[in-house]
This record gives sequence, C-alpha cells and structure tokens, in this order.
Amino acid sequence: MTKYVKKICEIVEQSYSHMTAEQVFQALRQVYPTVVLATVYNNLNRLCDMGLIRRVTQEGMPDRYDRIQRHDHLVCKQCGKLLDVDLTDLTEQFQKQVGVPILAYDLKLMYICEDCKNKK
Amino acid sequence: MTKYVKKICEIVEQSYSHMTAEQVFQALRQVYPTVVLATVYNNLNRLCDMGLIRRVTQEGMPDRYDRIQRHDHLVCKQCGKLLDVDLTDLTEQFQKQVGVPILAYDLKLMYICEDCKNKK
DNA sequence: TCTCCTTTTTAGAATGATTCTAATTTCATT
DNA sequence: AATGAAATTAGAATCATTCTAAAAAGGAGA
Repeated sequence: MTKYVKKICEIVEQSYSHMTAEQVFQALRQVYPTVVLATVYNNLNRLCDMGLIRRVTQEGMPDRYDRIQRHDHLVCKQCGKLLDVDLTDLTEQFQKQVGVPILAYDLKLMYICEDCKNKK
Repeated sequence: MTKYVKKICEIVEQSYSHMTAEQVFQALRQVYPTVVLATVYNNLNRLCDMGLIRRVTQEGMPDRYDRIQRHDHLVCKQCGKLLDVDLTDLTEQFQKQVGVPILAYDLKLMYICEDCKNKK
C-alpha cells in the first residue's frame, strides 16, 4: 500500500461522482503534484484487482471508478450521465435462476434524464 | 435500408455469438468481398440507433453486437466469455423502485466459467 | 435517359483511452 | 552501505473507433 494507492483509493471512495482516470489524476495532483498519469492507471488497476474499488464501463466514454459498496446505476440513454440507485440485492434470486455461483452483478437502468428531456 | 445494412443486421441477428465489428466485417466479406471496415462500423451504429440490434460493451474488449430480443448475460470474470441467459423481465419492478420511466436495462451476471475454473 | 440531390461508401488519417517498455527511483531488509 | 523487489516515470505504442473529404450509388422528377 503505497501513498499513491492509498490516496487514490480515498479519492475514489469519497467521490460519489464516478471519476475517470483523468479526473482522479487531477485530484491526486493537488496532493502530489509530480505524480504521473500512468501511475494513476497502474494503481486504479491494482485497486480493481484487489476488489477495493470497481470499474464502471460505459459505451463511448472512458472508464469510471466507483466505490465498491453494492449499488446499481441509472444511466441516461442520451448523455450517459450516471446516478446511483439502491435496489435490493438480487444475487440470490439470479443464482437460483441460472444455477451457477454468481460472484456479483452489474445492473444499469436506462432512462432519459431531466436535462435531456427538456432539451428535446 | 441498403444491402449492407440488411446483411449486417441478418449476420448479427442470426449469430448467437456476440460478434465484434471485425467479425461482422469478416462475415460480410464472404458475401460482399469489396466492403470496407468503416462501412461496417457506420451500419452497426445505424442499426443500434434504429434499435434493431444492441451493443454489448465490456471492459477491456471491443464492443460486441447482439440481437435485440430481451435477454441477459452471464459474463466470466476471468476471460470475459459471454453467455445468454433468459431471466424474467424486471423492468416493471425496477421502475416502481426508482420512480422514473425505465426504457430498458442491462444486466450482467459475473461468474467463473468451467474453462477458467479448471485452469486454476 | 439525363439531371440533380441526397445518402452511402470508401480510403486513409486522426483520435484518444489505455497499456507497454525500459530505465530510474523508492523502500524494506540484511 | 548493499541487495533485491516493487513502484514510478517518460514516452512510445496499441488498437478500436471515428472522422474527413472525395467518390460512388441511388432515386425522383423532367
């Protein structure tokens, strides 16, 4: 656990904004001005592998990083904006239905956000 | 609806293998040997916009294209292999829980496939 | 059939997020 | 102080995808 790993983990966990690697980099630079983007990528990968943060992959945009605590996402179909939602955990139910051990699941609910609804 | 759009749509719908753009391109070349990759991308995008096929985005690998008929996916956490599963449609339930109109949802169940389990 | 206009296709360059490589630095341990 | 392992760095490389501008194809009317 280097200072970079620790700080990056903090940044991701404390932000509820699903930051991109670039944004994490900018935030980290406030504290460690000499750090380099590759280090951020390295450590984000490391943290994902360790299961301390999770990666959110969405079509047409860079990956985002999110706290690990179980929750699902509302995704605007127009602009891609991401919102957290707390739905009940369905792992058990899914596992029963498919008959193999489910380690986790990734659920995205597509909708049209207020901004996009108004723009139309 | 050009011949390319039509054929690409057919290829994607009839393959249950979640093809990449490159794979669709290879398949299309069997029929139209002079076609170009950019055309495949153009038309895959068009078909997605029209809602005739859907894109499956997964971390660390090129996008795949899938028939539109409602179904969910089992994803191997190790190798990324994709399997179709037919779970009950939960749109209604989710919509009630979040209180906004849900247009669709994207559900991926993470597991470890037999191959990867054995490799360990 | 010829003309005009729109849409599609093409070739190839450009983009951009992410990874890779090899060198350097850091850090813990002896 | 010396060794070795792990982390960081700079910068090049990768690769899926998009973009650009030009060429080709298609379709509707005269």
